[in-house]
Amino acid sequence: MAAANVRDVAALAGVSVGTVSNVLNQSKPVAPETAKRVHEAIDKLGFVRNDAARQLRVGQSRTVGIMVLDVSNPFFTDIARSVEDTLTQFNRSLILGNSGDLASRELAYLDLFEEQRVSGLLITPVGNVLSRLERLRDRGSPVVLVDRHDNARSFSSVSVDDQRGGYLAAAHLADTGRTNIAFVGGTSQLQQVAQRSGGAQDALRERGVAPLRVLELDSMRAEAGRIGAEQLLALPASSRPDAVFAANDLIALGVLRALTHAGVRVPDDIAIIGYDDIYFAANAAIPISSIRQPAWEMGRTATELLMAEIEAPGRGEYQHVVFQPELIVRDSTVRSAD
Amino acid sequence: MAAANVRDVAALAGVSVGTVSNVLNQSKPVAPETAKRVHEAIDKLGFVRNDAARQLRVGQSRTVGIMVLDVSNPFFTDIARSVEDTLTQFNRSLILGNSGDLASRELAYLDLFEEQRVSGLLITPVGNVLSRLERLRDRGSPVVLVDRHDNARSFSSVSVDDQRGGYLAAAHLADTGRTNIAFVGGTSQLQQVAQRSGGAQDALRERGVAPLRVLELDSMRAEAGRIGAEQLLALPASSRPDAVFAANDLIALGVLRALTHAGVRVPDDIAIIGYDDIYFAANAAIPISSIRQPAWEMGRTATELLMAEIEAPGRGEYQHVVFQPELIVRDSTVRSAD
DNA sequence: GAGGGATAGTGAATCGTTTTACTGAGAGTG
DNA sequence: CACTCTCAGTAAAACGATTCACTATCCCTC
Repeated sequence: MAAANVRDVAALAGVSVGTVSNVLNQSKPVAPETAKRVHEAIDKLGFVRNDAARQLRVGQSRTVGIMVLDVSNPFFTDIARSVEDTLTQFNRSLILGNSGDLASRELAYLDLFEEQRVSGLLITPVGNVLSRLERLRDRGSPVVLVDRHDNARSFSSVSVDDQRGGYLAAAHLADTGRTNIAFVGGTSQLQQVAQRSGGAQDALRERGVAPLRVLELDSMRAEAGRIGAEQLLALPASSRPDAVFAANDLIALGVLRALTHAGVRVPDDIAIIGYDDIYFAANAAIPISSIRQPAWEMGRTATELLMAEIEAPGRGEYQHVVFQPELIVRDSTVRSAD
Repeated sequence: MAAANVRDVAALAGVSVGTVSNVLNQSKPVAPETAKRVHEAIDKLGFVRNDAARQLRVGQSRTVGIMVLDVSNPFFTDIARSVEDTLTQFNRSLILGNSGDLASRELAYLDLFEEQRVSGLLITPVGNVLSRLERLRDRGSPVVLVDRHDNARSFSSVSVDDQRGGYLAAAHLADTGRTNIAFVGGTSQLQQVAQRSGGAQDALRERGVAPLRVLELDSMRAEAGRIGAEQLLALPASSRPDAVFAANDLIALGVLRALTHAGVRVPDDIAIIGYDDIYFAANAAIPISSIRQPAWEMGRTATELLMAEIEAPGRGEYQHVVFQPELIVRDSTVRSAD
């Protein structure tokens, strides 16, 4: 009844446990005839390797951890799928953690990853966890930051130039005649948010347009967009903005829904531009202009950087790949001549 | 340099390793004064429990596996988040696998879960894996089927009455005057797909409407919807359907996009109804009618069933919870008087 | 004051792999 | 022929936690 172990397999195949291990891991040559007997024994007993024992001996697991800000945001699931795809080429598997923007959850997952001795970690950090990540790295689990540039330069990172992305968004709004622009986003604690609004401010300053009115909310989900939109609608008509730059597309969708629900015409009364260029924003009630980020390439590149560190550890040389964002114009900012 | 282990902690605290373990797991009472010394030693050494060793000894991990059909489908990420939420109450964590509709990936993940000796598994199966699941169960990892009814009655399951859901969708289309209805879905190998189209056929037969024209595609994503729509558009005008029932909302979105792109008016020329009621379908260019499934409750219930089996194993009594779907009518099927 | 509980703590055995140092048996070489 | 070299395979020692059978106090009770 108890699950078979290597000893049982060895006994049935008439070899030693060491030989079974060699067959399993191809670590040393085994005569074809012997290997065949071992495989037959494995099949007969339904043997499945106990990964805990293996890990204990080897000191490291074969899984990589990834921690994302929000699994319900398609941008992050795209990254995760890309990572998963790339990892299968390296014959490793992925365990996904969802911090949901919460520092407490992030810490709980870091504990888990550390206890599991993951072979590496991809993370978009929320809280102040750099020292935790350094410990992880020093103990043999390399870390690569995703969608976040490492200023301290003690980790490799893959990011998008968020400053530039913010600049592109605001420049587009200003250049199409908008003069009173609101930024609706999550907390500026998030580097991405701070940089996007910062880049936008730059664009407006250059153009002599009034600075952004910044609405900070406590989440990056559609619901936050609804709340933000309602705050804007509560303003006196005279100071109501004529454009909204949302920190991501989910927020943009929430804003769009709340505004149209209140009878505001988009883009005529208020233009909306989002960030991430997710499929659903492109297919929203009014297709939303957005700043595209190359999720697929980011996932692949991050995984490759991580695997390089895993396979050749202790180099202490960290790479920083920065992708360029791209402005995608749709109906939500410009009356279409379509 | 090497990471500290219980022995180091014990030495520093001046106690035995057994006591350290008791502090860690609260398995036996420890004097407060002693516990304090142990905790100090843990902090000083930065000790983190090696989960592999723990698991090896205990024979089971504290993580639960979940295997979903498609992480980029919000319906499944909603379920996953709900499961994650519920599990934290039980102090366990979640490892998420994405089969992406592919039987080969599903098998690879099952291998992983089995090697890891997960304490339980939630799965929406793709391929023919029931015997694998039975083995998993017999070896101490209970399995609960999600979004799929177990006909063999050898697992607990949480599902939605897909037959009824299909019935509701088709009945709605027929009752609003549609007479030539196409079903655009993934492979009928998927139980959900087969039952949804089956239920729809029932509704049409009852009403004396022509049977569904079924388009089977190889995926359940938006791209499949686009392909399906193009096949419909290629039909002679005389036999072109006046309504589409999509197997899920992602497909419905793809269909909607392709149809409007081709100049077809929705719902005037062709009505569209989806399935799942995801947020993005409700906020699509034309808000899409859909069949709502209670993702959050499904995740919670499935987790509770699983935990019951984990905590009181070997009962051999399996429960089958079936939720009722709900028709949500939006603009894509009925001209709105709004 | 002997017996009987509690209460804290000990230390060796154990889980199932991988790995390392060895052992033989043939084969090739000077 | 003595020797080194491969090639296959063996047996035992790790890895680091948990647990189980004990021991040592201390306190209470009859």
